[in-house]
Amino acid sequence: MSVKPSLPKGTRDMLPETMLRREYILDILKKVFKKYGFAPIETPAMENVETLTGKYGEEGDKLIYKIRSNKSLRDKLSDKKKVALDEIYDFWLPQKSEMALRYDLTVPFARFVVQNQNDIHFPFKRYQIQPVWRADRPQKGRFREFYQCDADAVGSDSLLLELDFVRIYQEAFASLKVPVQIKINNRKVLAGIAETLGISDRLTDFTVALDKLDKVGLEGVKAELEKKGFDQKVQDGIGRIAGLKGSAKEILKAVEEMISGSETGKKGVEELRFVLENCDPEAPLAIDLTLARGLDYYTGAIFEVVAPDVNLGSVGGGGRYDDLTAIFGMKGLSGIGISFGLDRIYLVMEELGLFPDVEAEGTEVLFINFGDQEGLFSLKLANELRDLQVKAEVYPDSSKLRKQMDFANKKNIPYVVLIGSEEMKSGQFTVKHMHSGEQHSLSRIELLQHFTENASSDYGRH
RNA sequence: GUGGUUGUAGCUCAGUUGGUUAGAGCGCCUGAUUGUGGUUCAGGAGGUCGUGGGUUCGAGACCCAUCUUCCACCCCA
Repeated sequence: MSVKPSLPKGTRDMLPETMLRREYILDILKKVFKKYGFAPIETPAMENVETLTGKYGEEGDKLIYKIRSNKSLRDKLSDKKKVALDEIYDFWLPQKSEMALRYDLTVPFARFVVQNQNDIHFPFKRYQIQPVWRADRPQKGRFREFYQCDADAVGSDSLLLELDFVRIYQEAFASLKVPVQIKINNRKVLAGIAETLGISDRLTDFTVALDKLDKVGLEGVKAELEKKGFDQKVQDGIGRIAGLKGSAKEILKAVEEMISGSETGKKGVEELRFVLENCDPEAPLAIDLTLARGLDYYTGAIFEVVAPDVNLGSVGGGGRYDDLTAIFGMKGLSGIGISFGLDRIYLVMEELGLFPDVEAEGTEVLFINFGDQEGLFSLKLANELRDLQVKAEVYPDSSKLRKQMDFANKKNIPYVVLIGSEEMKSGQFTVKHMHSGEQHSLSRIELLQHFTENASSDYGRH
């Protein structure tokens, strides 16, 4: 009996063409990460649930994919009890959930740092490119399985790292030719504002509402605050922040005055000022006081990258977390990191037509298979070409010529070599150029020369 | 989690107010052409109409449930 093929909601297959494009993006990201001193690591797809829960805020926790244990509690009961239980419940699913799929790469990384602290050197800088899973409802640019490309540094609270990360964003997106805006804010500033308004205990509710400013407008934000029980004073405060205009310098000055009573807030303003003053003046970096970011663990700078030309969520995000490792028992270790959303970057690049031609990466020459002897003979010649870095393959079966030629066409292979019994005897092999239809009879040496000297430059012009 | 939307051949889609045997294009297979492809021509295979119920003499079409697709909200990469 056959099963209708289908995929779990929010997951996708990746075809070769897609993968080649994804690898194009990944190659650029890896190159940039390495250039700034980050080394690769990986962590398991699953973690113990306790590792993940409580780190992502209320909403985030709901989206963590729990893995049900195979061991059902029911199985541990005696038959008599099972019967009794089945009478009460139609179905039985209270398996203990011991593991969960990773929700992001940052929290597993914090766990990794603590657990492997004896084998790494601080400040530790790693990059990590792996899928993460979220039990979200899929929509445009949103999947249940998607790749994050993270770079993080732990073990230093130096603001030089903030500058590095801004530049990494700038450089990576410039290499990809994706126009972006990098938004920056600072949790300390948000905390300072909350402190000034006397609502420090409700920072998250406050920032979540503030974050929606550009979407629902000032009145919308005020309405949400009202609904959540914030008084008029808070709503007025938001109004003042929303009303701030001018250069980054002027905005910072105004905020500084507004929250002058908060030491934390002042520190945040200083940090923001440092980053803005010392980064590349050409960097597409802009201060955005409404930027909040939902993840609970951020404590300092926070970043978000958007592609203004495409109506999609953010393509990147990150920030500083002063004590994420503390929950795993290692205190006083500040970290900072950023993430690139591979799948969204792909969608943006696709929409903007930014992918280079990926065809040229395919096979350069296909050997037609005329039979067992001929196929084996061809394979040896193909191997000689492979040793010379020429992408070559032999059609594995001695199928009809039509089918083999068709295969070459479909895969966009520019050359085929035909070696039948005649050619084997004479040592003169037929090389055919598929686009022009031209064919020549070449000796082994001539053939090797042809593909090492001409083929790559030849290809692409037709 | 809330609201909407979608599902018919491998793919993209037609299918009238419910009415005989569900169609097209592309793709696939075979042949014209036993060792020369793209074009052309002739023929062929392929469908539990997402799934399960229901209404009806009769359902691809109507109703309910469920899964899936896409979109918006929430939130996020």
